[in-house]
Amino acid sequence: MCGIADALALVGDRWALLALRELGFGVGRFNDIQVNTGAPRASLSARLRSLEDCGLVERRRYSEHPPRDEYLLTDAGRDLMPALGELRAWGEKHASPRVRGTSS
Amino acid sequence: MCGIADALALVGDRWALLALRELGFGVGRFNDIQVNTGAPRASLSARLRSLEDCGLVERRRYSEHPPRDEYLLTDAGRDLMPALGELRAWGEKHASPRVRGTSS
DNA sequence: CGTGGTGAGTTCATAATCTGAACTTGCTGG
DNA sequence: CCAGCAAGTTCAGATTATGAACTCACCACG
Repeated sequence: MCGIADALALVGDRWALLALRELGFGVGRFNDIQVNTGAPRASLSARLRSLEDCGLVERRRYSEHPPRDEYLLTDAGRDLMPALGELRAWGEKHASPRVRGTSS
Repeated sequence: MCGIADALALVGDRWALLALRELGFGVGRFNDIQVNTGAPRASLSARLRSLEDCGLVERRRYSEHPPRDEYLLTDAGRDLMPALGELRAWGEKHASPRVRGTSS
C-alpha cells in the first residue's frame, strides 16, 4: 500500500540502518561495523546477510586465503542515504537535544 | 555520535514509523492505526506510549466518560515526515520491485 | 432492563528474537 | 610452536513481541 511498510520490512530493524550508515561512511569491515554500531556479532552477521539478500549491500572479498570480506553499498543502498540523512537531521534536532549548549 | 542512532532509539522499531505514518495521514484512532498497520494492540499501545513519551505524539482525549483518546503528531513528529517521505520513496523504488512491469 | 456492539486498552502465556561470550578457521608475527 | 587478529558461527539464556481473550464504559435496541 505504501512503500514505508516495504522499506521497513527490509531495513526496519534496529541495526540495519546503523550498519548502512557505517557503510555509507566507507566503513566496510565486519569488526569495524560491529564496534561502531554496537551490534552483537551474530545480529550484525544476520543483518548484513539480509541486506545483501535484499540487494542493498554487496560483499566483496578482499582477501582470498584468509576469507576476509568487505561490505559495500549497492546502488539501492546508496539511494537510502538521503533518507538516512533526513533521519539523522531529525535525530540531531529532536532526539539529541541534550548535547546542545555547553558540553557535559 | 550521529543522530541516526538517537533517532532509531526513538522510532527505530517495527511499528513506530508505521504508526507515525498513519498519524501523518490524519488517522488518530487507536483501532484504525492498529488495523492499518497490522500491529498487535499491545505493541501499538506500548509504542504509542513511547512516542508520546518522546514528544513525537500527543494524546488528545476526545471523550471523557468512555475514555476515548486520539493521537496527533506533535511538531517533532511532523518533522519526521520528510524522512518518512524519503523512506517511502525509497521503498517504492527499491523495496517493491515486484509490482514493476507486467503482473505475475 | 438485559443483551450485544464499539472503542481503547490491558493481561497472560507462548513464541520468536536478540544478546553476549566463547569457539572456529585461516593466516601472520615472534 | 604459540599468540593474535579478523570474520563468522554456535550456544544457552534473557528480552521482547505476539495473538487471543478479557476488562471498562458507553450507546443502541427490543
